[in-house]
Amino acid sequence: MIIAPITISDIAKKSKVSVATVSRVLNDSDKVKEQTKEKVLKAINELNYAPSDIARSLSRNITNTIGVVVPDINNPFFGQVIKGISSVTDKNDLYMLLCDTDENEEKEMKFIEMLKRQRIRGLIITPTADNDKFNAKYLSILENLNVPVVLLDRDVKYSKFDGVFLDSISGTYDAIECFIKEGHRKIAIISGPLSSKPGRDRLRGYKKALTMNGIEIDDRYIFYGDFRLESGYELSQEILKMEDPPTAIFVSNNMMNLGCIKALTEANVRIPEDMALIGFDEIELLNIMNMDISVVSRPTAQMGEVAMKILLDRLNEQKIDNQDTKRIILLPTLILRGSEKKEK
Amino acid sequence: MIIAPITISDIAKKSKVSVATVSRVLNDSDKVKEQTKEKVLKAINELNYAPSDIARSLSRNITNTIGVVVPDINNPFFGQVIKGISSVTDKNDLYMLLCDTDENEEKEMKFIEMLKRQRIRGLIITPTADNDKFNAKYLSILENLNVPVVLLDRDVKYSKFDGVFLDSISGTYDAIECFIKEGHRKIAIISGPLSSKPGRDRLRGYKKALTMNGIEIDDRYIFYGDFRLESGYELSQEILKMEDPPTAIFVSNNMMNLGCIKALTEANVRIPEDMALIGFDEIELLNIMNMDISVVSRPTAQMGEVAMKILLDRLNEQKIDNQDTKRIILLPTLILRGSEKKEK
DNA sequence: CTGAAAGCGCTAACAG
DNA sequence: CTGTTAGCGCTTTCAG
Repeated sequence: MIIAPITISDIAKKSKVSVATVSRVLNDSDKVKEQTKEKVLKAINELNYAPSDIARSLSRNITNTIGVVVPDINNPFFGQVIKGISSVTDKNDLYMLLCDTDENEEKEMKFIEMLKRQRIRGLIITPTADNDKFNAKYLSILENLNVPVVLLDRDVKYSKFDGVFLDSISGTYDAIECFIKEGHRKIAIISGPLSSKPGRDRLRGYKKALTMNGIEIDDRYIFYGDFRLESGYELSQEILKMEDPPTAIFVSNNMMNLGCIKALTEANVRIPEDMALIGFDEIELLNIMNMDISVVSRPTAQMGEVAMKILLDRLNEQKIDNQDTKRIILLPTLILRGSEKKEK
Repeated sequence: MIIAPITISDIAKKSKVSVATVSRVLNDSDKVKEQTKEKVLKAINELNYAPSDIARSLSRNITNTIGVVVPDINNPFFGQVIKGISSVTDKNDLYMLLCDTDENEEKEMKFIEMLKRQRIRGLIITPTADNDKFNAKYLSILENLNVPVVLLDRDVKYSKFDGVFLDSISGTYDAIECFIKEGHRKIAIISGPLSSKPGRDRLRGYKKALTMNGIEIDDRYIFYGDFRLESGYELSQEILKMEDPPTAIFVSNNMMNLGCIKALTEANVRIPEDMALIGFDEIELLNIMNMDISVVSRPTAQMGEVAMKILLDRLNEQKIDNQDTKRIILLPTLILRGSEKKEK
């Protein structure tokens, strides 16, 4: 069901001017006599004409779309991020080509190739792979795009792309220090996988806080999860079984935090009377349910917004070489709701 | 930072053939001698060439993007829907231009105009406005797109677009009938606004189930909310204060359901011992937290998938006129977890 | 099998 | 102020 859309020359014909003039009123560039302008506008209206962005893109040799690649659109974090990105694109006549990689690296690379063919002007991406191994192929695909790339939340080893990240270290540091100030000494952490930077950083923040406060690091209190709910659940059960259990737990992300809460609830362990708790990332539903859990909270939508603003700056830059990589590191906020308290 | 991307003629030059031949190997149309084909492929590889979809679109006079317009990407429902849509576009070399209207009708119309300029091939949309008043302007904008439109979850009055909807009536009917079979007679409903079709339909299902089972409709048990958490919360408090309270409550959507649970929890009303409960729409977090609440569950991702498949069919259709509107109405599933029980 | 050439719809000099 | 014209990068006849 293809209906030939009407074109600029239809308008030219109908209003008895040249296509150049129509183009001029379309872009209100140069001066066009008010009278002819009206004629043209009238024709446009009557024929219900809308200029083709794709013809325009080809002619100007520049598009107005940007690519956004996320690992899982169902993760509330990315939902918010996209909202933040939209808030900027909307105001700048830019479109968003959205790709959901399902945390699948192959899919991701395919998407990037597709986006290249679409001649996107720039890319905001949260790479699926976030580990130490240097991925030359991946890097070259990204570089071959030849457009500005802004990394979001996850880094790409050895790349010099711009990026917006979160200071996981300081967030965790603050949380642990808060525990300490409350009087806790035996503090456990359910860490993320060390293959991911957020995982590593959160553990680093934990250790740093203990050390800086003169508390010895006790490896028995360090547990390694995989950011999924189940691991938070199982590790918490292990913690509860310890012979010298901690009095406080820090959980490195929202899903594991839910798992932890589930385990504590099932075991009738009260928070914070029997076990203090702080988690990384807000869990909106808990607040709704009146469960007061303290968290390290990230400015999610803001991360998307900032990423898009950086990209926008790049798009407006004149010079080709971007020696100065822009890497913004946002700070999380520690939100205390009482779950960090220590029984007096 | 614009770098002139390399073009088909660069490849032609390098491999010493005409652009036509390059185009042929790109689309493996016609026959190309194996030898020349290899030459071309080699050049493509060496120069890292990716054909421009936008030039191709202009030339073929057809794009490979579809528009997706949703009212709120942060609503888990739409996150799932988009996932469902992607699952189909991914396999068909189609791109998704995503727009989030924030439930703002003006924004929505602007997006549609923008999508028209982008020459999208088709549109999947959940309209912001879903009320009885006939909106001529809106309808004409949508029709002026001149591409197939598939409505998702919300209808547009007097339009003959394809669509994927959910049978709210039967879903609610089943839930209420389930209450009745459990022995409940005094059943309340927290309805959505009657200005929305889902709101109306769910109330209709409620009334129908009572009537069909010989139970008189008691207006005191019908409460009108607005689908937001707060209204569920407040109305539930009202219900608890009634002198002859119901023994069961049906809540018309997930957010109000949360509000209701919050109110019941705060008032120490046990579910289902003191009050039975069934809600519309799954709330994943509740399951995680071991709160067994029965719900009418929608096949969310499937709705997106089906919508996209309908659209795909339209794109592949030959004939211009689509007299036969395709309107698919999916059935929800009643998932029982015990909260519907009646105290013996 | 392959090349030349005419568009696709629009922009952007260049004249006038 | 306005019209003519040459592309933008690719596809697609039409010849050969």
